[in-house]
Amino acid sequence: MKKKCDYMSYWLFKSEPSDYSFEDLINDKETEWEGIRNYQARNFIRDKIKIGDEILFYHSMISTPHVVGIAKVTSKAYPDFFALDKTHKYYDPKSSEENPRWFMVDIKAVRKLDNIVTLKSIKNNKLLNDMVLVNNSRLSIQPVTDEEWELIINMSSSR
DNA sequence: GCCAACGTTGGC
DNA sequence: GCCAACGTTGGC
Repeated sequence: MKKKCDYMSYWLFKSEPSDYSFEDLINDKETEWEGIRNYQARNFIRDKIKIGDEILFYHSMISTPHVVGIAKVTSKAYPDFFALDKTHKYYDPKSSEENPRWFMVDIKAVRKLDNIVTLKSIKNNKLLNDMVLVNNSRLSIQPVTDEEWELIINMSSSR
């Protein structure tokens, strides 16, 4: 498998399917990825994630956590305006319009994987031992290397 | 529901 | 700047 262009990057985004599933993204076609309230994840969004980057969409907080589909970044980072909304659960009094603390991007669905790739199968694959997913399970937005991407896509299509 | 692994907050 | 206490995430 060949990358579409040399400077694109791969990421993994987590979501609780009861909150927002890959099916929801397919139905919506495109969505705002709001609510990131972790500085490491924020820095990825603000500084690294670019239009055209591709995303492994991961379902967490379920009995069999898994990668379910591929999505793509469709916007540059912009301030997460939910942080300014006092009535919203993502409100953060320390963020302001002049000095936004949190950022978001838009993403769209690309395709569902032929087969899901479970966390268990990822953990069982020695070649994926260094994945952030394996070593820092709490990070909800994380970088994926070219090699990791290719392995997971292969795992999703083999049976 | 439990707990490990991180993050955040605030006193000093 | 350190660290204790608390909060959150997410796998199991």
